[in-house]
Amino acid sequence: MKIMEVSEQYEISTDTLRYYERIGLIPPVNRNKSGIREYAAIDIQRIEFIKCMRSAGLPIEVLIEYIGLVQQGDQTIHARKEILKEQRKLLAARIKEMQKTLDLLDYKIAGYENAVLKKEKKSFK
Amino acid sequence: MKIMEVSEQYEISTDTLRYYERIGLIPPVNRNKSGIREYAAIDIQRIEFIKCMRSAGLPIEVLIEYIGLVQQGDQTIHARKEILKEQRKLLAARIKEMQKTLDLLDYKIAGYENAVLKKEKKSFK
DNA sequence: CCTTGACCTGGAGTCAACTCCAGGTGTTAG
DNA sequence: CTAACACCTGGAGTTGACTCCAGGTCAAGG
Repeated sequence: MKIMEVSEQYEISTDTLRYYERIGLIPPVNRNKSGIREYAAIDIQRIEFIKCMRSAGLPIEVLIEYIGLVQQGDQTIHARKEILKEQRKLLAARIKEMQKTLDLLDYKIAGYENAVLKKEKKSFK
Repeated sequence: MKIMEVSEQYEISTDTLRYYERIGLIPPVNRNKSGIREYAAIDIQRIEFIKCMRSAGLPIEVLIEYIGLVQQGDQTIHARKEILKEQRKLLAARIKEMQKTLDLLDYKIAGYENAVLKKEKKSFK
């Protein structure tokens, strides 16, 4: 798969894909004889993972660290688990915050529905 | 309430509080005779609201627009409701994404627990 | 052969949201 | 009276995560 196809399939710009590779978030993708990236299954897997994590706001730096540990093999399993657990905790907290905000929004929206109703009633008086 | 107290109570830096005022997110706070901000109940209410919305990632620009409409009085109720509904929709979508990521993290963490168990078993062979 | 189009690189630019700073003022404690 | 402090302002700097660009390579079609 060439970079453009990956970009379209996962809705990540080609610039961003190359950027991820530059900063070491994705290990170097293999190239064909003329230097063009050929994304293999393993690269796609990584991209899917990164897309998911990034969409939830996990920082790139943490992901770089995690993926670095993955590359280093089995002796890093414990450290990797700790990173994921930490991020899971932070993410759960953020979701809770957002849920609270969602509730407040619903409350306010309901208030406005009400205000509109009252206004309409008044105009019928 | 002076700026420092507000800052401590709501965990927002004094710089950020002044910044919010500068960009028009908070309407100008009244000052005492020597030019120092004296936050009134209404200001505090606004800050609480903003803190909640910002913690969920609502963009400052949208909040400025919303608060501007609030200042303009009742004829903007419909527009305000629409803004909140739009933001509610976006927020719900983000929460859903994050929930998916949370599930994936749980799945991966469980995988690592497993890996550790296997390793321990092996070492007892 | 030459143009077109997808790809390449390194580096600079952008954006949102702060955060920091220098230089200055007013109030209070010793 | 003066030193320490919390406050003020306008403007510059920072951070994270892209995004854009100039200038160049290469393969394929007309």
